[in-house]
Amino acid sequence: MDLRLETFLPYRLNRAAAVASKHFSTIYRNEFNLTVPEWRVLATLGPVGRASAKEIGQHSAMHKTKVSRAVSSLQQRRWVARAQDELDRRIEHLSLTTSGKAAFRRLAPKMLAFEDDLLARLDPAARAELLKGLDALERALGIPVAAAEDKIG
Amino acid sequence: MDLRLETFLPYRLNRAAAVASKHFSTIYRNEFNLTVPEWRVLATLGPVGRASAKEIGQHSAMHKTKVSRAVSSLQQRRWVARAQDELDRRIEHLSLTTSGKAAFRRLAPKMLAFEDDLLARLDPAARAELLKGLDALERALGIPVAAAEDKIG
DNA sequence: TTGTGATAGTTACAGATGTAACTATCAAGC
DNA sequence: GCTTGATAGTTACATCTGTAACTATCACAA
Repeated sequence: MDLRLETFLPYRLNRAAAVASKHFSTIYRNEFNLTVPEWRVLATLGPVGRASAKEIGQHSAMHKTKVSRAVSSLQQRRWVARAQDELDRRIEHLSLTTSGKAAFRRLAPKMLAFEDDLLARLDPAARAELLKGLDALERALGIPVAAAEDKIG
Repeated sequence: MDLRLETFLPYRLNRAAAVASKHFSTIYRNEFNLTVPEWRVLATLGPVGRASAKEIGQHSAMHKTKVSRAVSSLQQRRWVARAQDELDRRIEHLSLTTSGKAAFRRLAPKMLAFEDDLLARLDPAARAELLKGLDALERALGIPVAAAEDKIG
């Protein structure tokens, strides 16, 4: 009966994720008053250029209602534009507007710098272990791993 | 400008934590219809025996209102008992009742078995890397590490 | 062409959450 | 004894979230 929360894997993951997320979200909340789902939509559309709401949901692991709300809020900001698919009018192709792209370009380096700062606090060996361990964990959890998804669709 | 969500650490942590949490919570939800905060209170009180609401919050990284609600719901179930501190009447010492302990004893082995199953899907090297990487990450994030907290207070 | 089932996306509703304000208690200084 | 400020815990309120139901569209077959 030696279940202690501090050594229990799912709890440790949740706690680390919550603390990290809190730090990182400070950046885009202070800068642009973005919520987590909004930032994720931005960070998904930024690199890939164009995607449907469903694709964003799959790619960012968000529920479709979350995506829907984040998208319409970003659309009101004029950061995201909708374009109906010619052949299938159920589908809306989403993309960043000029100001959306500008916001992403301003945010991305700060986010990456913050990530570097965090990783720099681990010694190189631990850093490599963490990343390799995460790779393996993602596979064990059935999460599609980065290498497998060069394209979003 | 190569920020991709799939390789961005805080996002990966959040996604892995969410997927793992979803799997694990199925157990205590199916068995006892427990919520995540309720399970955490149970899993905190189980090993340590007795703690205040504040201590539970610090130990399990939950907001005090979350703890408050989880505790009162567990109290209604008669799984948690309150006892006022003799000297400081603001403090309530919480502990598991007999049925609370029984529930924890029934749940803990299943949770640990599920954790073993997950870790068994990683090869031994990756498993060690993940755990060591997590240790280092927790230190980098300023999270108190397991070894440092034999006692809860 | 018309019906059946599936899919993309939105919305109503109920439950969960955090912020801020609240009660009650304590400690320290005067 | 009183104030003042801090602390443990609860609660009101506004916000966020997921489930389920909804609209609109499509594919396919009879």
